[in-house]
Amino acid sequence: MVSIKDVAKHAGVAISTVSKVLNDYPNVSEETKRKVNQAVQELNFVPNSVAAALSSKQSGRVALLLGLNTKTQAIDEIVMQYISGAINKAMEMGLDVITFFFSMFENKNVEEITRYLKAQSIHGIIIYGMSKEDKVLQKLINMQEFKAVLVDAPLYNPSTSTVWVNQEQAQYDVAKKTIVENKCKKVLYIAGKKNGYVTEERLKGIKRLAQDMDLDLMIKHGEFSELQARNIAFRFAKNKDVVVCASDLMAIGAMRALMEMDIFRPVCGFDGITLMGYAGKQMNTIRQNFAGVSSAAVEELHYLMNGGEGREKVLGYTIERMKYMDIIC
Amino acid sequence: MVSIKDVAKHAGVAISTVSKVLNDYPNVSEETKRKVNQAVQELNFVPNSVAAALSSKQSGRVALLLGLNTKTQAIDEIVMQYISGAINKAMEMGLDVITFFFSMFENKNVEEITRYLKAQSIHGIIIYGMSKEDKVLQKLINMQEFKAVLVDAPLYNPSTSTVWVNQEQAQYDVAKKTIVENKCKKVLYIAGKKNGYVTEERLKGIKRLAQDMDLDLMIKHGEFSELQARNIAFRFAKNKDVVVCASDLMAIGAMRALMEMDIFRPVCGFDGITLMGYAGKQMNTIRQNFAGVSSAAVEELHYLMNGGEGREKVLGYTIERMKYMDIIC
DNA sequence: CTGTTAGCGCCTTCAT
DNA sequence: ATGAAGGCGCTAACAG
Repeated sequence: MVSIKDVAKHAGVAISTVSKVLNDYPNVSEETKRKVNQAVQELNFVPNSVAAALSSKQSGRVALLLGLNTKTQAIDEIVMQYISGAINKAMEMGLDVITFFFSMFENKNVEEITRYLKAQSIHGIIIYGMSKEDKVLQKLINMQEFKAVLVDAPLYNPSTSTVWVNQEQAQYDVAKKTIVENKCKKVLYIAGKKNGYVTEERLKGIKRLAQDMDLDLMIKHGEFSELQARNIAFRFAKNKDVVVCASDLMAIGAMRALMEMDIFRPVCGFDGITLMGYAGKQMNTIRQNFAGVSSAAVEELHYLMNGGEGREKVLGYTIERMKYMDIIC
Repeated sequence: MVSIKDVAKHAGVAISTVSKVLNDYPNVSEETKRKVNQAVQELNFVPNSVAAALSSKQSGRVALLLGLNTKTQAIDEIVMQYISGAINKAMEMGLDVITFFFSMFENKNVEEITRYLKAQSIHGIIIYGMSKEDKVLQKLINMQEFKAVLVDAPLYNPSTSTVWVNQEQAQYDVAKKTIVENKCKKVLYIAGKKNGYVTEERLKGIKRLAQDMDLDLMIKHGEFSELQARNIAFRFAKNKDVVVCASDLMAIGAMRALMEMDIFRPVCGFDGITLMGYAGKQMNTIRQNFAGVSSAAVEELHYLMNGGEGREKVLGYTIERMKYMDIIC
């Protein structure tokens, strides 16, 4: 294995000099820079990131913490987009990423998690799918022992940033579109998981809309479950004239109930998952670019790890009308 | 950060002794073991895996290479199960895992990939979804620079193992069940991707069945695409009396075509994905335990990294009858 | 059975 | 602007 030592010898300079040009330190003449880079080329040198991590206290090792339910295929799609978006971007930026699931830390306290992460020389973390109930993670954030980026959770401090789309506005927009198109008044809103950050933001959105349009709004919690949404629709959709759901999966559940009851109500979803193609009905939904969000999160983490201050980053979204797929009906 | 040095001091022994008990070396008295372990407890010591990786040439850093199409939600489910199965098991066994996608290595040659992996102190890799066309990866395997486990690809050598379910037999069994139940004779078989290892094994299975039962067998390649399977079914299903598909997704495509043509033919799938619940019809399929396969792969890699010889591991599967879900029809 | 010592590959003061 | 030297935390001979 070719090491920095070989490069140094080959270029006729000291090891430390090589290290300096590798890490873009100042005070290196253009001439030596050139020599070193050439040696790197010729020897096909690839710096050993493990050694770098051990030596420096500010390495590029990053953890992905995934706290998303891996039970539903709809969500798998989202998680995969998060993962691949992050990993691709991280690789591009020369960061090492290690992936974890919340379940691994289930019975551990903050100190244990911190120790574990530190033992891995991890200096930055990206957290997906954190809810208000994840007290341990919140402590982790508050301790600021790591640079962190939260995806879809509105918490930030000097060493923590938040990256998310404006859920409130998105819910407002997609629901409004559906309601205006169909001239509705009585709304059944099937919300997500109680104590979920995203759920609450979306709730705010629909509430604001109800206010603005003077709607009759009924709110039920479907916990992001297709089945629960289905049951809710069974019980309450009949004397409403539109069903607004906080996720596509719940929208599917609601639609099924409506079909079984043999009544028509416009439904709108949220997420823009591929699975919607299987829903069998036309509906509006919010398309989020999950890979893009994840990629932005990595950039944000990089920014933090280089001395940036925690902040909030809001990304865009688009409203999409799913095509009518009556093939399966 | 508490290091091995602190533990040594606290326990009143040498650093190397601590290292020995940590790594289960022989020749350590029970007494000192006890002392060291106690010190570890009291100090909440967590060994730094990065330092270990740097120091030893046989560390526990492992790479997951994912070569699966991440475009279809059905496959996301499978990939997620692979990933979480592997990561969970790896954590349990004290291995560090780094996740990669084939796409990252697209325009790299074997040497570059090898260098990159080595620079990461990676000594073992698990490869998912490799096909016959992935020449570079095959070279990587043949060079035996890394201990490797291939999932669903029948290649092995002294430092490479294969873990997979018996695809040939599974295809045979599920097709037979469907055919016997419905007393069929003329079979339309929609195969997967050309040059895919799994595809070929399944093909062998259906061919053997055709032989054994004296069936009239037509084979078409659907490339694991729902749309292509749909088109194939449109063209050829009419004068067959059963459609056997090499994946659930294709089975859905075929079923849609049948419905649109308003004819009934029994269909059988392969994989056991959750999405089948949305298919709208009853069908037989093969349920594979992807997380289990992945977990087994990690164990196998561990075995290899500890001096084991490459071998083939065949896992089980079950035939499953998807429930009738006419809700959406 | 235990301790001493020399690295692993790189980063980072501190002199020069 | 450059180089020498001392670690980072751990492993692995080698003595004792």
